[in-house]
Amino acid sequence: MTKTAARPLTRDPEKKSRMILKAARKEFAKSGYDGARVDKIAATSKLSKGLIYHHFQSKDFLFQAVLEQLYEELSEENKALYLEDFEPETGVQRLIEHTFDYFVKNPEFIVLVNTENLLKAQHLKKSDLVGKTFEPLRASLEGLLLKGAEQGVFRSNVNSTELYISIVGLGYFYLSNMHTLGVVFETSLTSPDAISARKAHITELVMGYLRNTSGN
Amino acid sequence: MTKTAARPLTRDPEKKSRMILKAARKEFAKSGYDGARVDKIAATSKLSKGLIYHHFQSKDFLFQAVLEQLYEELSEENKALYLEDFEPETGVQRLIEHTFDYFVKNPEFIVLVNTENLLKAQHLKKSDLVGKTFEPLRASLEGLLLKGAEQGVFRSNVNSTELYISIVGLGYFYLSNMHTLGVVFETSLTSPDAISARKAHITELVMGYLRNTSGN
Amino acid sequence: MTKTAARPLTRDPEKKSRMILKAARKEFAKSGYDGARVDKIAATSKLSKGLIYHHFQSKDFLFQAVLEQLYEELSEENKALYLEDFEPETGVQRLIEHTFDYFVKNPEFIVLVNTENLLKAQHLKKSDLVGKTFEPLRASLEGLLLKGAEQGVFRSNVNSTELYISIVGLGYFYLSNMHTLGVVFETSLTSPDAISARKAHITELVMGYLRNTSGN
Amino acid sequence: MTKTAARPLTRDPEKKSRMILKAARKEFAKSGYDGARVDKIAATSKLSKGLIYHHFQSKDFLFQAVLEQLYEELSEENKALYLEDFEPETGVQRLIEHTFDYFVKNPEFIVLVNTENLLKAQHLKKSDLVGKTFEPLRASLEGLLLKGAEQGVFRSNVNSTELYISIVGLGYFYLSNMHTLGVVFETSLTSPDAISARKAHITELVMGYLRNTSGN
DNA sequence: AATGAATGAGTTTTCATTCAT
DNA sequence: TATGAATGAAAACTCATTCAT
Repeated sequence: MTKTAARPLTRDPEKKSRMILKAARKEFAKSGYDGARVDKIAATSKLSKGLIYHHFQSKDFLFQAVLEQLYEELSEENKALYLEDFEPETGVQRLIEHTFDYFVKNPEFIVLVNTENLLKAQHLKKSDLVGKTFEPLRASLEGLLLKGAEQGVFRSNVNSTELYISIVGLGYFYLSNMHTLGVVFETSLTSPDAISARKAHITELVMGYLRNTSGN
Repeated sequence: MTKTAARPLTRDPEKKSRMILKAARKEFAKSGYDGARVDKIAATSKLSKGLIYHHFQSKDFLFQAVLEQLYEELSEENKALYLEDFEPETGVQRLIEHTFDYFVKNPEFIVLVNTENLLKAQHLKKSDLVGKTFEPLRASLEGLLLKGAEQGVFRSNVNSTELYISIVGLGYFYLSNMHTLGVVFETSLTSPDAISARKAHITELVMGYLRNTSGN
Repeated sequence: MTKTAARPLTRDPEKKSRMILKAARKEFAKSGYDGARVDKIAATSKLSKGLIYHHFQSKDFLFQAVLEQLYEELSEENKALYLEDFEPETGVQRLIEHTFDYFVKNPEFIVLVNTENLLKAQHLKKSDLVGKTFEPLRASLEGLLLKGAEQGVFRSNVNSTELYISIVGLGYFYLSNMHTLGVVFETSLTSPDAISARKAHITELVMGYLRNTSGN
Repeated sequence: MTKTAARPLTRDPEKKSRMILKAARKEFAKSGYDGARVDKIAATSKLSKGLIYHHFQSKDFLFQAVLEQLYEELSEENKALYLEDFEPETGVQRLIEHTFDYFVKNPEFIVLVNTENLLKAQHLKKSDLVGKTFEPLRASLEGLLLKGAEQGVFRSNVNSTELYISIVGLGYFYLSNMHTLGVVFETSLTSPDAISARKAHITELVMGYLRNTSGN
């Protein structure tokens, strides 16, 4: 009978750690790195500031932990796509739609990643946990592109990294820059209809490009 | 020779206002809104903090002025494109390349716009000066798309607003997210070669899509 | 044909001086000495800050000028009472009522005098213009008291200075402390009815005291 | 001997809170609300500015706390008068003298209340702690007035609220306006003799009024 | 006489972090 | 582990006053 397995701890450091992380993600997503307040994170998590520092050492490490969790979740999600099991056209379309949907469902992702880019990825660079997050997906995409070219349904010589960045960027930019774009185009880009239309446009753009075999 | 034309003014409020704006743009671009320091702006411009407040009332209004100047410059630049004077394919390609080049040449633009999006465009919304900045360009693009479709060189029924957002986003996202993408792809995206390759990819993607007339 | 008498000056320093003084009185009355803003005075008077300093040297001297004008006005007002011309009872009642009415009609007086007391009368002490403002009135009151005692309608041996301070204080305190008294008594003391009642009470108190000749 | 009772606490938040309050009262009394400096309060209490804000949130709340303590003390003091136990004349005289003495012994009271009146009682109005501070005393006074009228030693139909305000005001005004009155009467009102004389005058005035039963 | 740009010392307030308990 | 009191350095902003024009 081991100590660790036994009693449901009333002092449960790991649970509290997760609560802090949850509150921190919310606060960093709402206000950016410099705008975020450790006091607010303590208040939201209903835990003390001292405990935050006990578990995470500093605001910087806390933000790093938030990013690590964020990329970890994305990585898990991507694993479940099984792109290899699909035909080229279905597979690529699945990737496009899933990518877009993921951003729509996880709006914090975009804000947090933008925040980290403002900071020149200084936290991500220090992280041992965040590695080639997109590599599996890029590899799968490359497989689909090659198979599609062989089958004559896709143009050939398409750089999979560039294309993957495009697939991500076409959705990410729209969602990330909604607020300013809304002002300079004087239309709301936030309605469900506008978002659906965007998704359709991205799919059409990428698939239309790939299917144009005259590019060979 | 009049008095006003002669003597180099020791008091030149407008010039000082511009100097403040220049220093502010640099500081906001470097550190974001919350990270920016009014003290730093004063030091950089070699003017007193009091004068900054005398001319701009608050950090918020100062940031708003920076954004207004930013969009004004973009607007001026876009005017000089004369897309209407070109054939459809050349015109669209010109737009794609110019847009990408503009972001490369003005890296502050992206950081500042991202910062404003983090703040949900609160400053831009308050601005009377920033209006439909992209409307002229969108209209020109629409003209090119219609003419191209008529001539049979472009597919038809392409939404010009969506396409324009895509043209912007494909470059913007790459440059804006370089730092994190560099980590998760473990390649440098900042080299001149990588940047040229990106520009070529975007052009190919958009033009490839448009030229695929089987989409009709 | 003298210079000074002739043309209606477009540059009219004295008029501007008066405008500054008027705006200053309003601002000091609203916010006290430390709370008052020279900028606000400039804005209200629609004149420049530089001009305020040109005419009044400093915030301190400006406040002193406001106080001098204030006491000058009170002095003028008091002259017009002609207490000596009245019978003792009528005269004293006239003084009581006039004093109270003056405070009601000039609410700025009380706030400004309180402000100066908070500053231990440092401006008034420096002033050459403000002298024995209340002396004529005190002397008149003394005359009435003596005559009244002789006639047997007033008690004798009443100290005119103390009584005068009481006559002033009974109204002044009520009006000056209305706000806090309103809270600790939980009634409004600001209504016209409440103010009339107060005036009646003061009159009754003082006259009732004086008429009680058994005090001799 | 328990742990809590023994050791002299190095961290004693409540004590520090009281020390801040004490220093704040002194500073606000010396300089008024706008003239008071949080820096000075920190220096006087030998505690950090941050701690002041930790305990009191803002300068406004700090001033409110000072006022609450002030009225609380007054309330405690008044409770100890037991006016009900005295005969009408003795009781009223006791009230008059005690009220005057209280102001003489607590000169900060007058300055702080004047300051709050300059601010239109904005802090007191927000306070839940400061209620009908004078109600018990007013009620006791009313009892004495009725009993005195019954016994034929006092005039009848005297409004207890008005009379109480008069009793307070006759002393308060003198002490509050000493500095300006000293200038306009060109006598010192601050000497112990002058103060005794004032107290005697107030007593004579109020008692003389009440005893004049011909007012019925 | 008149303006308002310009300053610098100071003012309230904030906040990441530390530390006693 | 856990709390929240405590700090100090720095943040945004203010304001009486001066000064060039």
